[in-house]
Amino acid sequence: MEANDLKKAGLKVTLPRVRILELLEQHADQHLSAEDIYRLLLDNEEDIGLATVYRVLTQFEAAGIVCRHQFEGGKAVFELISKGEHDHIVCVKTGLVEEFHDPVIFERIQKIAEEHEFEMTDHSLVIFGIKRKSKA
Amino acid sequence: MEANDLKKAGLKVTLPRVRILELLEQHADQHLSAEDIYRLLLDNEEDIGLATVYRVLTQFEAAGIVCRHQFEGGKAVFELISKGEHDHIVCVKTGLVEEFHDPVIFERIQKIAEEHEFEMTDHSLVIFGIKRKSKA
DNA sequence: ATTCCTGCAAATCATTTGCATTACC
DNA sequence: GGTAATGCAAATGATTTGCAGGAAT
Repeated sequence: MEANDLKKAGLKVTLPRVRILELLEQHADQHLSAEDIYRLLLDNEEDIGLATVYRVLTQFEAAGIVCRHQFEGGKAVFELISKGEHDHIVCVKTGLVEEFHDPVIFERIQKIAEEHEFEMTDHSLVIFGIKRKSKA
Repeated sequence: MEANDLKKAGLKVTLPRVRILELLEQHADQHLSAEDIYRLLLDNEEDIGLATVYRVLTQFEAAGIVCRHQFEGGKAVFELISKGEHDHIVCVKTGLVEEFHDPVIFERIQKIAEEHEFEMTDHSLVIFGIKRKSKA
């Protein structure tokens, strides 16, 4: 019951919010843009406006439910935070996104923040490249 | 003589391009947005349109003269590439940007790209945080 | 002279916002 | 029933583009 997640976040349980949360869970392996979500909702016969999708996503971000990435090419993409801390490696040809987590890098990042006298709040690491064809 | 840099990049040596390149060199310690550059040009009595600034910056990026960052908050910022590889740590309160280079991180990044079978072309690492007041 | 470049204004794209209506508790 | 959320359309902000006139080789 994800209605509880919404309540806990101080958000009224409304149809748009529930549907969007469901979609994010169903597509937990992907990184969806506001427009992607809007299209998926339309496909599901849901009559939810694009503006609402943006509003809900922004609220979810503030509530710590999703996190927003900028990657490249205009549109921001979103994913559930519940998946845990990780960074991304994206293919500049296909747009394919894979995830990774490297403790060594994370440790160094903390150290660097420390050295620069920053209270670290967050970080963003994206590796760009071209995925090699797997030699079948 | 930066005119040569332009010629080498296959770009005709024109006043806007020279002026913008000069500005970037004069402000090599900063990260300027297209609008910042436009304003600086106006201050210098140069009559150069904002559209041209965008066009020139895009060409410079394609030519490998500058690199574009997205940091946070709408506008992209640019800096000369000649300064060498480095990443950024930015203060979410003040917008202050500092730079760093960490060989350990870089090495790990290469390794991760390798593990994921990516031909790495680039990476982006930004640490966000709040700069501590230096205790004077 | 020819081709590439520029300035301006209008166009585009992603995202946000005002406001009347509607849905939750 | 009252307040907060939604949908639509219009507004915004950053960046791009079409086109007529101008500069560089």
